[in-house]
Amino acid sequence: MIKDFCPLNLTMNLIGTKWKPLVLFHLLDGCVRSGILKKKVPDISNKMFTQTVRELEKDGLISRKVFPVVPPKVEYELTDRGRSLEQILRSLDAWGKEMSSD
Amino acid sequence: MIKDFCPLNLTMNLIGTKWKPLVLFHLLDGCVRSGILKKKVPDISNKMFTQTVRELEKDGLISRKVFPVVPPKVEYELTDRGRSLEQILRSLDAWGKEMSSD
DNA sequence: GCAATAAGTTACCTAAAAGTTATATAGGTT
DNA sequence: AACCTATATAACTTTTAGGTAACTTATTGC
Repeated sequence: MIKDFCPLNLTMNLIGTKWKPLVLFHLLDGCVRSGILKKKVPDISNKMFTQTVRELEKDGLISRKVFPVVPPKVEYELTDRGRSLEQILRSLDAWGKEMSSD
Repeated sequence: MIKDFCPLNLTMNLIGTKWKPLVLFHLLDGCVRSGILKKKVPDISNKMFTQTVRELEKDGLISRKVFPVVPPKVEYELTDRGRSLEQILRSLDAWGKEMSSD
């Protein structure tokens, strides 16, 4: 009865961190180059950015495309699974907007 | 242009932790006694539970009702602001359910 | 032949999050 | 009079998150 497992746990394990929703949100616009994406996320450090996109990739929420050029060129894009979060991400953003107007 | 502030940041500051969405989710059913609520959240420690509900209360997402009896009796309930997260919380849960079936 | 470039990686360190254990409370039940 | 109860709080430790700075690469442009 009590302590029943709820799928929300799974969701939180996948995207329940400070940075992941922000990175995903900024990918909603489409394919973005690494450096651009990083700059869109306020105050994320080099290390956390890399770590975050690596985990999102591992979990199949984004894809990473590497171009074998110098200097390096890398692009990130939402996968289908990642895109399935669109409505939720936009709702979270909209909710924050409401809060700030109250 | 870049590093533009997005309201999602606000949202993440309010509920972007491991436990907060889970606590809020289990309050969707209505007013719940402290001990019951705690047991509904899998594996949350005593300390994190207290800390989490304190912050949610401070941010006006839940209310705390204390009954002056011994042993203590405390009930938690969503505020209007907390209830405004219902659709999002249910979406997050539903998303986790989809993931586990793939 | 030297600097600048984009996208990292590595090593090191600090700060924040979280867990663990012990303790308080005061009335009712044994 | 000792014990149980529910809801915490406090002190302490461990774990994880996060930050900083230095380094790598190979080509282009000076």
